[in-house]
Amino acid sequence: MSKITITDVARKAGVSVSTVSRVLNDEKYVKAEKKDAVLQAVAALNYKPNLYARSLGGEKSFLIGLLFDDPSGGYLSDMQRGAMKACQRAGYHLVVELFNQDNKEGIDRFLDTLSLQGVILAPPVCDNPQVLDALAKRNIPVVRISPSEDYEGTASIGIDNYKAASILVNYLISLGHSKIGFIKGDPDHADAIERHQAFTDSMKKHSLTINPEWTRVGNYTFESGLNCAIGILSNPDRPTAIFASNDEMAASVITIANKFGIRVPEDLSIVGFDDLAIATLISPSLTTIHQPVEKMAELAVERILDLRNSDDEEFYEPQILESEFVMRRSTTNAPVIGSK
Amino acid sequence: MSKITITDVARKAGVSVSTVSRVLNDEKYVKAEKKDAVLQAVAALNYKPNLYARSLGGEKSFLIGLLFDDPSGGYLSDMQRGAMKACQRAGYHLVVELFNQDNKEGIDRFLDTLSLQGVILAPPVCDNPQVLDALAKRNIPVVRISPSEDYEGTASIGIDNYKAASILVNYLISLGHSKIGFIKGDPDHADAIERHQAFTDSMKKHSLTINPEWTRVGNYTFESGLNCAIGILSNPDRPTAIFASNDEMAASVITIANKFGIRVPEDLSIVGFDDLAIATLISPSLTTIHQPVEKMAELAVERILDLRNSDDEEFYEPQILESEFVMRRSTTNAPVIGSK
DNA sequence: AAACTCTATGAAAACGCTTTCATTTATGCT
DNA sequence: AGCATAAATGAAAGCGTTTTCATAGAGTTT
Repeated sequence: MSKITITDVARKAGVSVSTVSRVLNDEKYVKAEKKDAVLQAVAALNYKPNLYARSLGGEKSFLIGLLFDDPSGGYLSDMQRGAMKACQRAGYHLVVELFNQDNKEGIDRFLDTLSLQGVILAPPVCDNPQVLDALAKRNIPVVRISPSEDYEGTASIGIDNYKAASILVNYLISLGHSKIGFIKGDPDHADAIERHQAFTDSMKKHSLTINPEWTRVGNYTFESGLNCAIGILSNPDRPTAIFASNDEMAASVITIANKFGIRVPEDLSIVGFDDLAIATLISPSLTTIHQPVEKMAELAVERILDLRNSDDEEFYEPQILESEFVMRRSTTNAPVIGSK
Repeated sequence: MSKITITDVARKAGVSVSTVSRVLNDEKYVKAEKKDAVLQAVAALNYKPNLYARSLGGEKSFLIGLLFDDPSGGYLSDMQRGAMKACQRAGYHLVVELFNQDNKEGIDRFLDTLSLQGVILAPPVCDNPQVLDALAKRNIPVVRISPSEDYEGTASIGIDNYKAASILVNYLISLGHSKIGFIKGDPDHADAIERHQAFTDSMKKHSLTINPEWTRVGNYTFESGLNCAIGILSNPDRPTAIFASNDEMAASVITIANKFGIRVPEDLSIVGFDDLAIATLISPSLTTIHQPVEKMAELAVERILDLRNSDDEEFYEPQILESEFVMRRSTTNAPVIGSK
């Protein structure tokens, strides 16, 4: 079967090409009966409009970009799933691209040749000024997922890190823990700072002292977590709970605890953050905070699409979603002092 | 700055539009000097050809599709990275799409409106006859990654599961293990069958008996692995090593072993398969087989692009890559009988 | 040196839509 | 009833490329 074009549909429906186009784009000023006729013809011929022609003629592109540094982060699959679903619903498609420091060329082409409807930025590239500038210059709508910093003229979707971290700390305290260690994330990320701030504030609020020996700075990787955990746990005086700023580092703590013969959670409670896949693959499973990344990406796509109709200023309003506290097996009551 | 078109370039270079197009597409029959002039003009104007116009005019599309069922599998991020890199190098872009059983509509549109240069199919959707038929009907080049079954008229890239599994088993045997358990993957997948076959063959070759009590069938998920591990390890007579058909199920075995107070690897050696992220996040880290998924995806893209030039029949030749045996901490010599 | 075959180039016709512009037909208001 | 305005429609002009077609010049072969 040869390609079916809009002309075929027009002929079959007994209207002009323009009318068919109008129906396809859901414009007003089309009589209901003609609209029906067109729709019927479309269905009968199984007509699929050519995306390239549509893009070339009009100014939409039906493509949304998703840009990331490194696709290995566990949350990315969730994010991407959300974005794909939302695109699918709207008849759009998701083009993914890797940001390489060394391949500035690639992303230029990505932005210049594709004339994307909008771009979604995953962390940590969502905070890369180079990328943000490139987008700003081209005037492409941008939605940033879980950004660390603010950036003029972009939309953002995230959670309240401070609040979520506070919940974790308060939970540990409610279990009777008073000797609590903390492993900080990459200090370049605002979220790491917020989580840390929540920790110190909550401790202070409960009049608990923070032992500097039990506070270490990692960079969100498993390896960095190992060092932090060793540093904290090789102390003769050990905390009874550790707040790791993400799940990977929490996994490191479990690994080291095992190695040191420290039982988790009986001797040591551990909380993570993010609820990545490891959180349930590891033993014991992690008490952590679940970020609705899939939802975030869905919303990101929707915001870009909404922009088409109502190019409101509200697009730029940062959006904060609720995170979810997930209680699993890595936490329990503080061991009773001097017991056993 | 207003959009720069091919006409601008032509004017600047003092040639016709056709010539510019020829240079852009690297066609022959263009004098070196003119070609230089064009290239220079392109650089000077920072001209980026409009992808939609190119696609509409010609028959290429500069887009390659990547289709998967479920983006949560750990290997997907690697795969996608490989595909993105290869696309970037070639000036192509990667469009990702989720295959939903319930959203047949979505993939139809994916295939019909985008006129993709080719489609890469990740497992397990690479074995979905519905999808394969849809692609065949549209005559779109298909490359399948790690497929289970053969399918006429598609290219495929995979590893030799039998060989890789044999290496694992032989390694365990070489460590002195003779009591080896096996957790099979989803029996619907050919790779699960091949890995199992390698196990039985290797055992037989070394005159070792296979204890049916120690052989369980899972479905590649962590949960299914838990049940299998419990089944095997609650036996009074326990194996000293277990071959889990993938890393997730190997992780389950470690979890259960911990719970049962069985030391890994001192009392029980464990091997996995795939070398997903968990393999190194878990403690002890897993001895396993690394599949070069990233490489596979790169090759997949390249094969699709090659097809443009030399539309050879060799495209359909299945491609088998070398896998890599990765020795980590989850395996050690078999415990000496009656020792301690 | 006539008759061919390549090589090189530009003009103009597609490609399949959207959008502007002009025109006709309906509706609302005095 | 008459005029202004809004609704509905089609013809035709883009959109920015690629590709076909036509043509001219440069080598080759007889």
